[in-house]
Amino acid sequence: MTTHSAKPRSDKSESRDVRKSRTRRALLDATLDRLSGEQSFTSLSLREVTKDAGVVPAAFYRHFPTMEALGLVLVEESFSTLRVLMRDVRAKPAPTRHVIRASVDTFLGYALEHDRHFRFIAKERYGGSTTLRLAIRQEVRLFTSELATDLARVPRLTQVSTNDLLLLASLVVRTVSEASEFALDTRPDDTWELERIAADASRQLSMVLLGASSWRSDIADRGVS
Amino acid sequence: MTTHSAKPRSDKSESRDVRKSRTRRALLDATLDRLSGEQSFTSLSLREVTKDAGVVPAAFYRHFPTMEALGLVLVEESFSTLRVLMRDVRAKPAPTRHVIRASVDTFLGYALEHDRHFRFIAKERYGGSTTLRLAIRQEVRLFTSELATDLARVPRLTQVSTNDLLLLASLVVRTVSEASEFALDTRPDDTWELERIAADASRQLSMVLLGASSWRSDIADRGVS
DNA sequence: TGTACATCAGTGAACGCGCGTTCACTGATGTAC
DNA sequence: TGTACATCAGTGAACGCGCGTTCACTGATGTAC
Repeated sequence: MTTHSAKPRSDKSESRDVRKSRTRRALLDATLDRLSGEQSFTSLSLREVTKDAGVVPAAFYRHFPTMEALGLVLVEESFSTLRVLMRDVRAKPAPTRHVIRASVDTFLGYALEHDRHFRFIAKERYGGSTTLRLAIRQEVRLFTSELATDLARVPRLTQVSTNDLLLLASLVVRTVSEASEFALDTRPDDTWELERIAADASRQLSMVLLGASSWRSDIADRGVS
Repeated sequence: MTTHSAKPRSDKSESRDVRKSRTRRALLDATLDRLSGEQSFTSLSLREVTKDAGVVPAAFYRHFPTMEALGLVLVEESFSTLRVLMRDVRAKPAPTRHVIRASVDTFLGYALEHDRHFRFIAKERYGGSTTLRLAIRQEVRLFTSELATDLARVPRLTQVSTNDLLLLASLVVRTVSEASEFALDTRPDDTWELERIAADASRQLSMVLLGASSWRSDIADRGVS
C-alpha cells in the first residue's frame, strides 16, 4: 500500500498553506488508492483514510466536514480531468478515416492513465451514496451534451435533430465508458485483451454512427418503429 | 423499514425445513431491502441483516458462511428472474411494428416489479466486491449471448456476423440496463418521466438496429472506419 | 401408538477491535508594531 | 531587524457504539425401535 504522508520531507520552513494543501492532497490520494481495491466509498472509513495519509483522525476535520464532502471534491476532480481529455480530442487534426478508432484509443489511454479517478467514478456512479450518484449523473449529462454539440458538426449527421443527437451522444458515452471499465479490469501487460476491447468498442461505435447517419429524425417522429 | 421476521406466526407444528428456509429467505430479503437504501453491499453488516431478519447474529452461520456467499445467491436469483423475462418476451407474438417499444416496456415493467433485485445488480455490477462483480459480469455475458442468438433470427440482420451480433446484443443490453436504472430512480407516480425514459431508450434501440441492418460484417472487416 | 434418543436452528453472553467525534493541547508559522 | 502576540494544522486521549466471530446452551422437531 502506497502511503501519502503529509509530513514535510525537510525541516526547511514552508508556508502553512503549502503544508495544509499537501495534507489535503494526501487525504484525497489515500481515498483514491483505497477505492482502487475491494472497498466502496460507503464502506471506507475516515480512520483508514487519515491513517494512510499519515495524519491523526481528528486532523481530517481541518480539511473536510465529512467523507461525503471529500467524495464530491473527487467527483469534480475526475470530470475536470475528463474535460481536458475532450479538449485534446477536439484539438487533434481528425484524419476522417479511423477517427473512431483513434478517439477510442485516446479515451482508453486516458482512462488507464487516470485509473484511480475512473475506477472511483465507475464504482460510485451506481453506488451507495445518493449525493455522489446524483453529482456524477449531472456531470455525465454535461459531458454528453458537450459531445452532442461536437457531433452536430459532423457532416454525415446533419439530418439528425438536436434531441436525437443527445441520444446518440449518450450511446457513445455509454460505449466508451463500458470499454474503459473493461480496460481497467485488464492486467496492464495484457495488450491483446486491451486491443480486443478497443476494437470491439470501435466496431460498436461504427455501427451506432452508421445507424445515426441513415437516421431521419423527421421520419422517426412519425412513429416508425 | 419492513421487517422479515423469521418467527412462525402460529404455534401449529411446522417442519424444521420449512422454518429454516423461511429464515433464509428473511436474511435474503433483509439484505435486498437494506441495499435499496443508501448502503452498498460492502458496507452492509451481518448484524444489520440478522437484526432485520429477526434473528440473533450467530444464527446467520446456520445459513451462509459469509455475507459474500449470501450475495452470490442474490446474483443467481436476480438473473434467474431475468431469464423468465426473456422467455416471456420471446413467447410474445411479436407484432413486427412497435416490437422495440413493446420489448422496452416489458423490460422496464419487469425492472420496476423486481426493483430490489435490479437495484442490487446495478449497485454491485461495478461495486466493491470483486467476487460479486465477476459473477454478475459472467451472467450479463450469458444474457447477452442469448440475446445475440435471438437477434440472429431477425431477417434484417442476416448479413451480420456472429461476432458482430454479440457486439450488437451488448449495445442493446447496455441501453435497456441504463434505462431501467433511470426508471428505478424515478418516483413511481411520475408516469411522464417513465414515458420519456421508455421513449428515449426505444429511439436509441431503433438507431442501433438501423445501423446494424445496414451493416456488412464483411465490408467492415476490410477496415472501413 | 409410545418412548428414548439424536439432530440442529436459534439463543445469549462474551471477546477484542475499529469506528466517528469531542476536546483541551502544542508548537511552528504568520503578523503587527 | 526584533519582539510579543495571534493563528491554526495537527496531536493524543477519551467516549460510547456496533462490528464479526466463538461458544456452550436450549428446546422443539425428527427418527429409530
